[in-house]
Amino acid sequence: MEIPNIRTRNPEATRKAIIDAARHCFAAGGYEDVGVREIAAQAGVTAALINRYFGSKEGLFAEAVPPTLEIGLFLDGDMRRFGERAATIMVMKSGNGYDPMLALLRSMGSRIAVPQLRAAIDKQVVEVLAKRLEGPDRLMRAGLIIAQLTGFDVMMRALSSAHMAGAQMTSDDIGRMRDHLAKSIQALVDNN
Amino acid sequence: MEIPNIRTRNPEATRKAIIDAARHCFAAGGYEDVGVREIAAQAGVTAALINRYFGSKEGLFAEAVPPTLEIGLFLDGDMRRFGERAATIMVMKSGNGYDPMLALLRSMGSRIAVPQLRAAIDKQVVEVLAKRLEGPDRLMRAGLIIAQLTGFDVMMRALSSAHMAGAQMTSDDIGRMRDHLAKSIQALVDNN
DNA sequence: GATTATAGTAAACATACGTTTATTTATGCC
DNA sequence: GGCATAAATAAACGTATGTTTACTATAATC
Repeated sequence: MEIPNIRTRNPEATRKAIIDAARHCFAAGGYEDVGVREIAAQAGVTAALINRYFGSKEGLFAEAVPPTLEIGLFLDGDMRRFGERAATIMVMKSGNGYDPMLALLRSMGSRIAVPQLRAAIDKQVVEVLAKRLEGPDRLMRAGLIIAQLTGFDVMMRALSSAHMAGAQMTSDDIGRMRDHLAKSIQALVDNN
Repeated sequence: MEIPNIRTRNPEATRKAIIDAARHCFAAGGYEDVGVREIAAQAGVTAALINRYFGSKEGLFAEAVPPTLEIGLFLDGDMRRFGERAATIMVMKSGNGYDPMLALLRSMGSRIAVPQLRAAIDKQVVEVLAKRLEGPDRLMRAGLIIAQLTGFDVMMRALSSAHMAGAQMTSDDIGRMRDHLAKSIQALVDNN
């Protein structure tokens, strides 16, 4: 049996550990709210390594968050059932694991991070979704669909509104929430 | 002709000037991104006055932003045309003037500000809207409607996505965007 | 096994932060 | 008009920030 890799002098693993820690932290606190020492501590290294590997805090953010903004999972299937599929994914998202959309929302208050985030969501999310739509105003409608998903994450995860994420929500409630959301999303996909 | 009121020793006016400056700044930068000196400078005072009048930066935020989160304007009329009315308001919002929703979005990355914002949006927005809805799941559907409006502000104002807020958008484009948005919102109001 | 390159740390850096204290300046009252 | 009160400032406080420098320790090379 192999001895697990206790990271010693492994640049690649260190780099990955820093990026993973950054993603976790930026999903919890936003660009300006989390410090490099907090990220470094979570990665088990010193803060100086962030500058060694990524040049700056801004450089780390650019490598950690924007590249993960993507919508591939939502597009895997028939677009006539996009709303149902997207709504299911949205309500199923667990608190565990890194959520790029949450990281975006948390850093919307940073004048440094916003330009990076705008470029990423336009090119990697909206424009990719628009290609799967039919009819007029595809980019605009894609933007509105992403707006809908984004707004759901705002209420559900970033703010965790008591009326959507409260502990009193039953699985029946969640099922009905999914159906309401699906219907509203599909109205933008169908365009009729 | 009267000499304009160069504010000298007017506590009420000073307090108001600080709050106005804070609202403007927090709509542009988020709780952690804007410093008390920036707010004070915009109000034409020294940073120490913020502590004198509001105790702390957190106290100023609590007085400036959460109380302004309200939805009254959207509810003035027949709920069968809520979507149309809300969509019109959303696309018409000008860049000028203070927008409480934008301030909320910009401060979603602050672990200090989020609890205040959650309480305000639940009590002053979602629950107020829910009282005007009919049918089942009123609080939940109200939350989803607010999510939709919120998401629109994320894309349109906080990120200013090129596909929704770009300079190339014609007034015809904006009109069609309003119609798409109205339809998607009304689907949550009608619940059929 | 000594040497060289480099991953990693520790500590200092300069600056910015929110806040507090001491002081100045203007207003209202008798 | 002189005195008390309060508004506003100026400057310092302690701390936290992102970054840089100097140093240590590990791993590979010959």
